[in-house]
Amino acid sequence: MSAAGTGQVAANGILERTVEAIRTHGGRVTPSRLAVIAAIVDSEGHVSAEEIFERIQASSPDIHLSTVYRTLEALEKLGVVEHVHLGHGRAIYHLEENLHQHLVCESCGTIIEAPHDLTERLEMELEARLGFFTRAHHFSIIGLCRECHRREQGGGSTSPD
Amino acid sequence: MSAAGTGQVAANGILERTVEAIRTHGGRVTPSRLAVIAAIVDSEGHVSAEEIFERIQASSPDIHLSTVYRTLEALEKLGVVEHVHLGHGRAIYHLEENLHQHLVCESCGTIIEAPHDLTERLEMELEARLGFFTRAHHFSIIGLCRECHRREQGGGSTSPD
DNA sequence: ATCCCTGCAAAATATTTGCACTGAT
DNA sequence: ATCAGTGCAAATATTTTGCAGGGAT
Repeated sequence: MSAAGTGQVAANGILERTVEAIRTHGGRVTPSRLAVIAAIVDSEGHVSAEEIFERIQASSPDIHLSTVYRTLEALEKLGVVEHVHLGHGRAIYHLEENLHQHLVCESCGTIIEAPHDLTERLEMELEARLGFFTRAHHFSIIGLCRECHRREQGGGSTSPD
Repeated sequence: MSAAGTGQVAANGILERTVEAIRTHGGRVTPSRLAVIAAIVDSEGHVSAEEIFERIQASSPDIHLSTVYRTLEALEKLGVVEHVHLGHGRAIYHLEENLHQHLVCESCGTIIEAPHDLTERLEMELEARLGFFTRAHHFSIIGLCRECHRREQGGGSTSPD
């Protein structure tokens, strides 16, 4: 898909709103930032800083990894993206708009997106009983997907993570 | 009744069972391992590898940090401890027995232990509807504790994690 | 012209690993 | 006597930061 510019879909509105948000906050709209935002919007999923970096490299080889990190930090401060730690290693970034829970299989690494209604009740209870306000979009649940669960039942010691 | 004449508390059973588990698996019971196990049992909470290391330093200054990591890895393989990633930075370790959910405040870092019953229903639903088996003890929920939530409501800086 | 953003390198943080030696069994 | 475990140093992996120059406004 050609991104930035033609058949604008809903997603592209994000790019425009982001650009405006940057300006509103006295920031500067640079090629690097546009590239990072485009990469995230384009991926429409969960991408690590390094994955974003790699995507960008194809078209803009001079954008440095540290710039990606700094841009992500800036975007997070603007509320455009949010990062989540999915266990070991890298954090992944996704659009703040894209509200959902991440279920991470600790065996194969698969990420399942659970509909929000599944966790809504839990969130309300946590709030009512413990005064804890869940940041839904920053909340990942670790466990085993169907296949890995079956495999481990059968008995084999895997245990990565 | 059970325990031999010494004033054994429930927690001490863990140490003994662990020692036995190590032997059963052809491992060796060394001062380093005993120290690490003792430190975890003693802390009865959430400790990072480095915190365990520091606790041990007092009495056994020659135990190296890498030994702590390797011991923790071994203990995890034996099913004695489990580690959880609570967001940025360090992982924390706790006894496998000590089953509970960790609620982590992303602002102040406070860890709240939620009773298991709160999340039981969610776990059942995830299993029934998505075929996802939550590893309860490896599951942390990120959000804001009461105080930080109120403070952020009042307006102010965004922040850490 | 300002000063935010960037490239680059080096630091910081967290964890792992190669190697030779020591100690538990 | 064996070989798992350890100390130590160096390597990894991920993210952050200091500095000086460049580009957006």
